[in-house]
Amino acid sequence: MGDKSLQKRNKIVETAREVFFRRGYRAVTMKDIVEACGISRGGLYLYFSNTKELFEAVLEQEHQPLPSALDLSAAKNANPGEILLMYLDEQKKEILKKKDNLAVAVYEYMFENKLSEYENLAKKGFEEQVRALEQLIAAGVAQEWMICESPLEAARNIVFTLEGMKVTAQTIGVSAKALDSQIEYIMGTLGMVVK
Amino acid sequence: MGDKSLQKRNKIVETAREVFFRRGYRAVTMKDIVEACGISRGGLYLYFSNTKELFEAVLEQEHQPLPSALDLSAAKNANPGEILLMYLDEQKKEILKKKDNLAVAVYEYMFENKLSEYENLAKKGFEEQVRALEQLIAAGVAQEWMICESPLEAARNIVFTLEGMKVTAQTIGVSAKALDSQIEYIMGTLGMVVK
Amino acid sequence: MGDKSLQKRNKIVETAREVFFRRGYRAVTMKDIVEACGISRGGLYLYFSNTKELFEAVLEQEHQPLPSALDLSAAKNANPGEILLMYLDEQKKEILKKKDNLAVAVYEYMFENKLSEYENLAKKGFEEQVRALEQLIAAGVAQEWMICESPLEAARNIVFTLEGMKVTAQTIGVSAKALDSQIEYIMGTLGMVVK
Amino acid sequence: MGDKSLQKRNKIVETAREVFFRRGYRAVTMKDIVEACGISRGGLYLYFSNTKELFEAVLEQEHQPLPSALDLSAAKNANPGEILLMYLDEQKKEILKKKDNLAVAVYEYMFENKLSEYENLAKKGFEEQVRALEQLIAAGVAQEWMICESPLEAARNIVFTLEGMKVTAQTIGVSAKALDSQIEYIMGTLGMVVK
DNA sequence: CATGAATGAGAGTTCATTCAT
DNA sequence: GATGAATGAACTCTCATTCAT
Repeated sequence: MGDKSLQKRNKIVETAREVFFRRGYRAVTMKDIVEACGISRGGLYLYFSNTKELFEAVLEQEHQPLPSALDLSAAKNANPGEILLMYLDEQKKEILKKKDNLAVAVYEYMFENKLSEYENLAKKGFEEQVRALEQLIAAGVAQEWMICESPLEAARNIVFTLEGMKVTAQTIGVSAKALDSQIEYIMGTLGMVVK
Repeated sequence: MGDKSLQKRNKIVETAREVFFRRGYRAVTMKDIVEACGISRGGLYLYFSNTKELFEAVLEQEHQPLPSALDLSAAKNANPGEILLMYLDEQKKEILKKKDNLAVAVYEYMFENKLSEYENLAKKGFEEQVRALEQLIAAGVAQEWMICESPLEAARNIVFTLEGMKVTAQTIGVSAKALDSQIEYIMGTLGMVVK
Repeated sequence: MGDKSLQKRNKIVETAREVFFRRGYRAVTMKDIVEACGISRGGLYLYFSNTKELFEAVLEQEHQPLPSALDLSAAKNANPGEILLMYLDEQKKEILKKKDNLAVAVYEYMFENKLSEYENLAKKGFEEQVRALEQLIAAGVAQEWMICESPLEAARNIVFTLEGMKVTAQTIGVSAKALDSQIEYIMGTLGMVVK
Repeated sequence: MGDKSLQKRNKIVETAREVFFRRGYRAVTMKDIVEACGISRGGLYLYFSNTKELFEAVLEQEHQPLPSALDLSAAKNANPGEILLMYLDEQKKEILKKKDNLAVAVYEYMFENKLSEYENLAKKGFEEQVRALEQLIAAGVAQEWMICESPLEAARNIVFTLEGMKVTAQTIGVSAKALDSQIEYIMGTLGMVVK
């Protein structure tokens, strides 16, 4: 694929993201994309054969830069509690940000493609998140900042809670205040106090 | 509507439930229902005008019997900790049961109808669940079975966690073991030990 | 058909008239009639098999009392000019009356059933109208109230003009004033002056 | 729209004209057009969204060439009486010509779309026709070929009469002879004699 | 007679997908 | 590569008509 082609492909993916964000996954048609992109019907097919392919391309592009606060754990000389707090705060922002509404499309996609590669990707993502949190909490315990008998389950609990918040935000909604209280509570269960 | 009509309506709703369970919400067409029910095209329209109406009828039927363990709190002379455990166990079973896969359809429905009456229903359900758990935990604390500074946030945390488990079960899956460990962890955060 | 049946039939026809008046002929469905009458689907079919039959029944009922001013020519001792004027005035009112909007349905019916009995009925009606007017004008000429070389063509001209007004009223509309001026003009062509 | 598209569009309009001519306006379905044109279902929708749009396209095409004898009034050195006669003759031919049966569809369309733009178009057409005739008659009077006190009403009368003839032709029918006699009569009312 | 549930044909409409240019 | 006209399958929805009760 030439340079120009790649550029066009990227433009399609970006526009498609916008569409998926607005309409979810299942409701989007190739026609929608064509119209949003202002390209020809046949033109789109040169790059993507269906909305699934397109959405997967969107997800790929999406996942490129995912620099979570967790990755920075080593680089900074903050203590584990502070890092955790930063991470939860970052997640809170994601949940509240309208941008994350691609979440709806992602859910729909995952519901429809239960056995897809994306599932595995998501699974891996889930597990990595758990592992990172587990290590963080373990470190926190070792350094006596935190109290926790089972860092693994605590980590899983945080991930489940975040997932629950995310989906609740997309359906019945959540307030920033509710999220703040939850963060405080989670910190509390680990024996930490949010100032 | 005569008795027979009502019977037929119920049969349609039941069959529709099956279809929504298998295919989710968005993918289902009136034609699918017609074929699944073995009735005529026009026949279905006598009862429901579109899949939204049908799905709402399914939800209504669904919500009729919601005998959660929480309702039984007063009737039994079990202690709060035991009641909570029973409740979490019941939820675990729901999550693992294939039957609950209607969850996917419910999510899709909620994503599509963000401002529907169902949203309010769901909101109310969420809040009721939180309130019931809060009271349970408060009682547990009062009776010195549990340790918890903020029963409200603890209750919310449990509901978010359950929601997170539910959606995770529908996407990347969860094992019974993972759920058990989480239950144990949650009990632990409240100062209780699962035997 | 029993007395009660006849009563019901009449009620259907009356209601149907209302419907045809509102919607024209072609747009009306059996369902419309059923709903307007508040009877059962099968019930309607007991009396009429389709909208054509129904509309013909409406027309029949409609034509029962058609006491035009022309019929009264003998009974009154008015002069022919006055009678003509009365007739034209009556027609004017018919044209302006919303009630006559059944005209649209009649046109549609006639367009669709070019060779129907109604056509002959209408033809007869047309010719009778022409004949009556012709005699009236001839009498007017004989009594030296009017000037006209060809009473037959004058009569036909009036009927065509009225028909033209009627259809114009149903499409682009006509004002009462325009009709008045035309009446005056027609009288003028017959050598008469409208005071 | 490319050249070829335009060609196809024109072909559709022409075929549609044929269909409307045969079946009127209301009875025509998109399917009828599709079948008459021998194109695909979706293909037709590329050009027209419904029969109303299609019919309006037919009308537009229809109105392109409307070279009435009246327009030629200046160009020819015929006298007003001769021009009027030519015009009425032309109208007679239109009325008798099968081609003008699109009249039925036009009436149906106007009945259904009482307040449409076409109404205004038709209204304008009506008024233009009246004005042209009025000027012609006024000229005839000025040049002492005709006798008429109110050229405006005379003009309106002619238009109403023609409209009446047109609709009568479409319903109960008119003979060429009847039309001829009427023309002669109309000329007579203006003080002219048809040789 | 009367009812109204049920049927199924058919109209309208939208899109994924192809293909000649 | 790119275009967009064209196709046809699939879906929604409405009614005329029948028929068991």
